[in-house]
Order: sequence, then C-alpha cells, then structure tokens
Amino acid sequence: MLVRVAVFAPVSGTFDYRVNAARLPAIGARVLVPFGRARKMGVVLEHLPHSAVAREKLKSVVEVVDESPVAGPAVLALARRAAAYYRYPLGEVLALAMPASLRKATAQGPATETNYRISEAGRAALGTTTLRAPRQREVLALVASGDFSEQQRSALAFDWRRPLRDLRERGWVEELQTQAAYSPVVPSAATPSPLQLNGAQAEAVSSISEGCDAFVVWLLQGVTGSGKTEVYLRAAQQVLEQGRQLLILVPEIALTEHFVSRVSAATGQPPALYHSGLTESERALTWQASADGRARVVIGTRSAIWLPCRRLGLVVVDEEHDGSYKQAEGMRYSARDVAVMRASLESVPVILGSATPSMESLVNVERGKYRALLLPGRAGAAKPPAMQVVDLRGRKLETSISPELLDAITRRLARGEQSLLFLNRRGYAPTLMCHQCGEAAQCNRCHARLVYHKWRSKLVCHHCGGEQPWRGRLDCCDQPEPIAVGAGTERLEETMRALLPNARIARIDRDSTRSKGSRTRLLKAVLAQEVDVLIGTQMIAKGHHFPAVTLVGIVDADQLLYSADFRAGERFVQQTLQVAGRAGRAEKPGEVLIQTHLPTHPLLRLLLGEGYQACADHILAERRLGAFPPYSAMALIRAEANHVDQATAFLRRCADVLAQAGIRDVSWMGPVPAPMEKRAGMFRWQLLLNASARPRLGQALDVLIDALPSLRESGRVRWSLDVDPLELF
DNA sequence: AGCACGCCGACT
DNA sequence: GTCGGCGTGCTC
Repeated sequence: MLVRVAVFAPVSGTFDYRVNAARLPAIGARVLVPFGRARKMGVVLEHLPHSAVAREKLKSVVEVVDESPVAGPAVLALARRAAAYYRYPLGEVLALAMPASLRKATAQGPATETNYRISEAGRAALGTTTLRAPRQREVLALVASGDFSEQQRSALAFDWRRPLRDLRERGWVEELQTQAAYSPVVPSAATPSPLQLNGAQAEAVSSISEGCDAFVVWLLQGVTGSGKTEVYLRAAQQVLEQGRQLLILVPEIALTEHFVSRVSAATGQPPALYHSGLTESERALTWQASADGRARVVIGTRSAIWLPCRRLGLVVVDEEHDGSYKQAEGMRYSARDVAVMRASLESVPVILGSATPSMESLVNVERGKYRALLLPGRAGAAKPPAMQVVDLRGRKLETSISPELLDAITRRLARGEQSLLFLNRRGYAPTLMCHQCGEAAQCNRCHARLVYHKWRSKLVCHHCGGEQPWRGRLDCCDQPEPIAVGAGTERLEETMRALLPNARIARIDRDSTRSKGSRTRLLKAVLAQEVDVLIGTQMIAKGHHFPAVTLVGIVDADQLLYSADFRAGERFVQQTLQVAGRAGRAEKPGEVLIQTHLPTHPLLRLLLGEGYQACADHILAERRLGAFPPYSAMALIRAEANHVDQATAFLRRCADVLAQAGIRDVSWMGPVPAPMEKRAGMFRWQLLLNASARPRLGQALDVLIDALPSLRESGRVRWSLDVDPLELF
C-alpha cells in the first residue's frame, strides 16, 4: 500500500511512502513522514498501486494524523493550480492553505482552548478593595462572569496577559484546558432586513443570480456610495437560501468590521472571521467551521481564500484593485487571482468589486473573460465630490498647506464641518539635512534616508525599521540645527495646530495608533465630530466613511506622479479617488483639493475632467504601446546577497539560462539593482522578465525553475520568483 | 529547510 | 595527523 505525499518542506516534487496501517489514509489527510533525517507533516495526494521509486528507498508513513481529509478535493485542486502558476512547491502551498496549528510536525488532537476559572480566593478578593490594579480587576471580573473566551480576550483594549499572570500567581485564577467549541452562531433576534435596491443594483443582482450555478467573474464597478455592498449582500442572501457558503475577501483587517454588522443585519447571522489579527485558536475554529459548513459566511483577508468550504456558493473580492491582496513574500500570490482560480475550479461565480478596478480586470472584461456590472453614481441624493487642483508651481509657501487649502479648511471650521488632509508619509520630516555640508541622515543598513520623528525624538528608517535616538545634531559636522526637508504627517499636524490654534486636530497613522484600541478611539472621535481636522496616511483611505467630512485635501499629489514604476499612474488615480470617496456623503457635497506641481499631468486632467474610465483608457493605451501588463505577462527574479557581485552573478546566470533556452517573445531586463539597492544590510538586485503572452512566460519560468536551484551561485543568494509582480520598485 | 558528504586550512 | 570551515546535493 503506497501513497504519494506533498511534504511541508521547501522542495519541489512529491514523495512516495509505504503505509503499514490497516487502512490507507484518506486523500487529503495529513500524515507524518520520515523526511531525510527529520519527520515532517505532509498531505496525501493519491493512493498508488506502484511507485517508480526503488523499493529499498521507500520509507513508511509514521502516523496517519487525520481520520478525515483536512484538504478536500477543492482545496487540493486549488493548491495544485496555484503551485503550478506561481512555481512554488506544492507542499508549501498546502501548508500555507491551513492554519499554523495544522502545519506543525507534532501531531495533535482536536483543538483545545485555554480557559480560566476564578478560584474561591479570587471570588472573595473581587468583593473587597484589596484588588486595586484596575486591569487585574477587569480581567478577574471577566473570568468571574464566565465569559473570558479567546474572542473576548482579543477584544480587550489592553494586553491582558500580564494582569492574568499576576492573578494566577495570587491564586485567584486557575487555568484549565478545554475542548474548543465553535462560538455558537447566534441568529440575531431580528429577521434579515430586506434590502432596498435601486434600479442598477437590482439589475446587477438579477444578472448575478441568473448565472449562480456556474463559473462567472463579475466585475462590479461603482463609485464609493453607489451601493456595491448591497449587491454583495443580496447575492449573499440568495447563496444562503440555497444552503451554500459565501466567502468575502477584504483588503485589510479593519474592513472586516464594516462587513460584520452589515452581513449580520442582512443575513440574520454573524459571519465567521479569518485574518492575522485573530489568535491561532480562533483561526483554527473558523477554519473548522468553514470546512464543515457551519460557518455560512466567512469574511477574511488574503489568506482566507484558502479556507475549505463544504459547499461554496460565491466568492466576493471587495476592492479588488487593492495591492494588499498580493502576498509580498513566500509564494507571492494574488488572493484576487487565486479567488478566480478557485471559482473556476468549483464552478461558482466570483464578484470582484471596486470603484477603481485594476487595469488587469478591465482588460479581462474587454477580452470577454469577465463580465462588467456598472453601478452608476451615488445612491440617494449624494453628489460626487468636486475636484480641483491647487497649482503649487512657482509658489513660495511657508508650510505644506497652500492658502487656498487653508482657506477651504477655515470655511469648514466656521460651518462646523470636518476636513481631511491626506499625506501618505509618516514622521516629521523625511530628510534631515546638515546646514553645513548638505549631507542627510542616512540609514547605514539601507540606501535610504532616515526619517525624523520629532514626537518620539528618533531617527527612523522606514525600510528596515531601525531607529536611533535623535541627539540634536548630525554626525557629519556636529552642527546643531539641521534643516528638516519636506513634511510628514507629524509636521503637518504641528503646522495645522499653529495655523488653526482653535481647531481640534487629530492624526491617524501607524505612529499615532501604536497602542491597542487607539485607532478605534480616534476614529470614533472623528465620527462623533469631536475633531475638526483629520490628518492621515493610507490608513484613513480605506473603508471608513466620514459623513461630516466635506473637504479632502491631498497635500502632496506629486509623490506618486513622479514614481518610476509603470503602475504609478494607476495607483495615483485609484488612491486619489479612494481618498476623495471619504468626503461628502449624504446631502452635503464634498470638495477635493489636490496640491501639485504637475497640474498639467494628463492623468490629473483626465481625472478631474472626465473621471476614472478616461484615466483607465489613457493608462491602458500607454501599457499597450509599451507592451506592459495587462498586455504582457511579467515575472521578476529577485536576488538578495551580502555582496553585490553574488547577487549579480546569480542573475547573470539566470539571464544566460534564458538566452540559451531561446524562447521567442520573452525579453528580460537586468540584472538591475532594486530601487533600494541595499536594504537591511543586504544587496538586492533583480531580473525582470516580460513576455508577449502568458504561455511564453510559462515556458521561460519552466526553464528557470528547472535550472535555478542547482546553479552554483544560488547557494550564496536568497532568491525568489515573483509571478505577476505588483511592485517593481 | 535540515543534514550529511566532501575536500581544503589551523590546531592539539 | 585531526577538527572544522561551508560549498553541494538529497530528502520517497
């Protein structure tokens, strides 16, 4: 009795084993196998009558871990397809497709959950004033109430571990291991609320429901506020009525919240969640509930696309253009593209939703692969925001805020309305320049300037995370007053406080939201209109709606417009519309002011004059001309090494391999240094492959993946292959 | 990823 | 003479 196993190890190929047990392990079940000297976990792919491997080389499965498969036929097929597409070892793909608790080589029983119980002494202490520590008291009270589940724990705004440890040391709380139970899906008291749909929404829904039993990719395009969510939800209701499951992908954790309440209201049941913000056991629970079909709706980020579903009915990818769907390390997959693969393998529809669809998706509509659904305009009476350019050319400005923008903010202030200033740069100043010699503070591990963080009094490298205390002077000339060049959100906040001393100003970025719960608190303050001017980075661009915001200021539009990446234009337009979408919902029209030195940039003019579609047409025309994606297929070989010549030698060998293979219609560029050649002490170079068509790229990748691992140079570099790279720079 | 095998320099 | 450096190749 033989089985073929995909071993959880970074090796390509599969391995055959003997099975001595009475019963063969199920296909898709995990087995523990001897692998080299170690024992590794793997997944059974097939049962084999014979093996091509020599009899004496075959080893035996050590242990059959699962009774029933952890990877059903659907997940197995998806993993196979993705492994082939991204040229990644199948075992690793399968490992990545399950929660970490199922990957480890140590076999384990059913998921257990650590729970806590209050002791007699604890109950006594709770009644007295002996227990002063407020956090311990809160934790103790929660334990006493019997509701200190993992979900409760992670919902706490503070770190409960230390208070809990202290409580256990005092003997007031006892630990107990219990069998984890899926948090019961409590049907909310209310029956599902009927959704009010407008004409376009109803039309979209009926199109979707017509083809709900087959694979179709719907590209649902509609501006912020046009009601994409209602369409998802109506489709969701139908899927649930058929007894099937629904998978909703969102770009980031914060956006799951937004959907939780909407889904609960529309379907009468709270969805299960799957993202990296949950504890391992919470993830394991959702995984299990999704696998056995109890979780009817699952909302998650990128990795949720791998969740097994007993009866999948529909996949929704919200904000499909968002770069967060692309994994940046390991298997560099796009969850959106994997979602399409999955829908096709399982013959279900997938809805890709966006106000600003990616060029890839638009072209797929053009090619007849995807079907477009358009939601024109905003629902209700809301008007689209009016966008205007503030020309910064030749202007001598004291601050990063032009008089026009300041004036617009002041008018909002007088009317009791809110303004939002978008600046995608953290810290005080991106450059600290010596007034004496002109040198700027540099990170010694990266080819990058250090960013001055005034509040924390630190110089921080935004690339490797390294920081050093700011000692008030630079090393070069020991000159005390360096010039802070440029502005980040911290400086912008300082500027605004100086300009508008009476305004209530809040800043939301990664620095101001470091402590747990502070982000939610800040957002609540904004919604409660306790804030007049909100300053923020990317972090505020996604998802949140600020109904009282009637002015959006894009403080520095030039950043992206100057980028060398061929996708910069696309990102600029998407980001600008995304931020603009935060303003002026409801009856108050919003205004967007864009500060720029490039007021005549064609994309800016098209965006203001005609809108997204015109920009997309322009970008696509350029891409076609330059033979860039989506009119070509790209892959990027990245190499990182301690010495420059190791990285370049490796990539030159890759280029040689390609040259020898002589595949038509595949060109390559490089080796070229990555835009930041040195990062975290490593030298980074890359080789970019561009093919006129996907099959050609495939041929080139086949040749490479065959030759690369055994190249002499490959031992000295850390290399990776990125199929469909999103960020070249 | 681990891990052993193998061929070259500095140690008891 | 032996210990150990890490370059190379394999793991059913």
